[in-house]
Amino acid sequence: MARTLLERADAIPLLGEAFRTWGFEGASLARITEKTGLGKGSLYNFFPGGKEEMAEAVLAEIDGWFETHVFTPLATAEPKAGITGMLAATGDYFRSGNRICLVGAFALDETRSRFAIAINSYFSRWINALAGALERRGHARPEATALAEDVVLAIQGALVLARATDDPALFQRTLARLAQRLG
Amino acid sequence: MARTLLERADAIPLLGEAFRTWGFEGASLARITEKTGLGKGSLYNFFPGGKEEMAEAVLAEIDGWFETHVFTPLATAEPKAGITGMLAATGDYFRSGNRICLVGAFALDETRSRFAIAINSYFSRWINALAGALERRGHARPEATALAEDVVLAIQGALVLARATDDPALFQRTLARLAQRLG
DNA sequence: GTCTATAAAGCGATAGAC
DNA sequence: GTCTATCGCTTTATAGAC
Repeated sequence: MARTLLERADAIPLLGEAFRTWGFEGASLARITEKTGLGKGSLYNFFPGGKEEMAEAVLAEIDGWFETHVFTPLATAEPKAGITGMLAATGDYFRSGNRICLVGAFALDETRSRFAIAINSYFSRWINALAGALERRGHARPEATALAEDVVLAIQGALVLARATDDPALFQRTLARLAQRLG
Repeated sequence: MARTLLERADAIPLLGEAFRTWGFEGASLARITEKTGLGKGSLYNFFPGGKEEMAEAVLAEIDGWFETHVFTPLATAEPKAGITGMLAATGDYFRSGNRICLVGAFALDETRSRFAIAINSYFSRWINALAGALERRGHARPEATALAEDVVLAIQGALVLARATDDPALFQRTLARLAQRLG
């Protein structure tokens, strides 16, 4: 069934890379074409809504990945395993600190207004899923929520600092510290 | 001596607002003109190097502000006062969570390559100044460095999450938690 | 389904009048 | 020092050939 060189689904991770590299505004169709190998014809065939639809598809795929590998395990697995799995999945997804969080990046400037619901939902569900697991581990409600917030923001902050100081190891150190704190 | 409606120095905070709102790529000269009230003639008179020089001026001003209000107090004041002052200054500067960190935002995409030295220096000096104060408070070297990293990344992460979830109070809660942790 | 050509608008930057 | 007009280029998006 592979009628095209690249299926729509195959293009989405490459689109994500383009947006991560250049930001939403900076990711021009020329750069997207270069990164994906898809001409404008193919791109508009797959994503009639243009750049905005491409970014929506990327955010939806990210959301799905975290739903599968992070949020659902946190909600359904044994809490300790869910939390350990979250840290491992997070380390993998962000390439041990070599990859930024696109959702966080989109949140910082006016790009946020285009995707506000997806952005808010991603972080809210992450924090809530983690807080739930912490409650099931015996933390009282307010402390569980506070700790969950603290963990998710530490991951985001570590990604910012790792990139800013060109030191991916800072992200890995942070994950290790979080593992201790949650252990 | 106020020969122009707006001096170069007065324009810089407005330029910072424009870059914070739209990002470096998204901040077009049209939007910058709108935000500052300065026409292209005045902008290129003040900043012959164009947008890049405008952003450099903004980063330099941010750097100077933190040098004065955060890094120097951390290095020279009594450690406890320096740390308390840092948290208060940080809360003020980031408007209690209503303002993002432009340096962190620039770090995330390819904008970083234009300003890599300024970005790296800002965060490195912040972490080092804080680690120094913590050492003088009695923390052993490695723990002081780890804690300083943890605090600065928590501030960055809180700014990302506060904006992503449209909840500035999250930033304020984080500062309060850091105050306890450092108290 | 993918290509090239093209449209219309916007971009950063410059020139020259005032 | 600030304005308007304009340059040359890039942008997103579309149209039409294949």
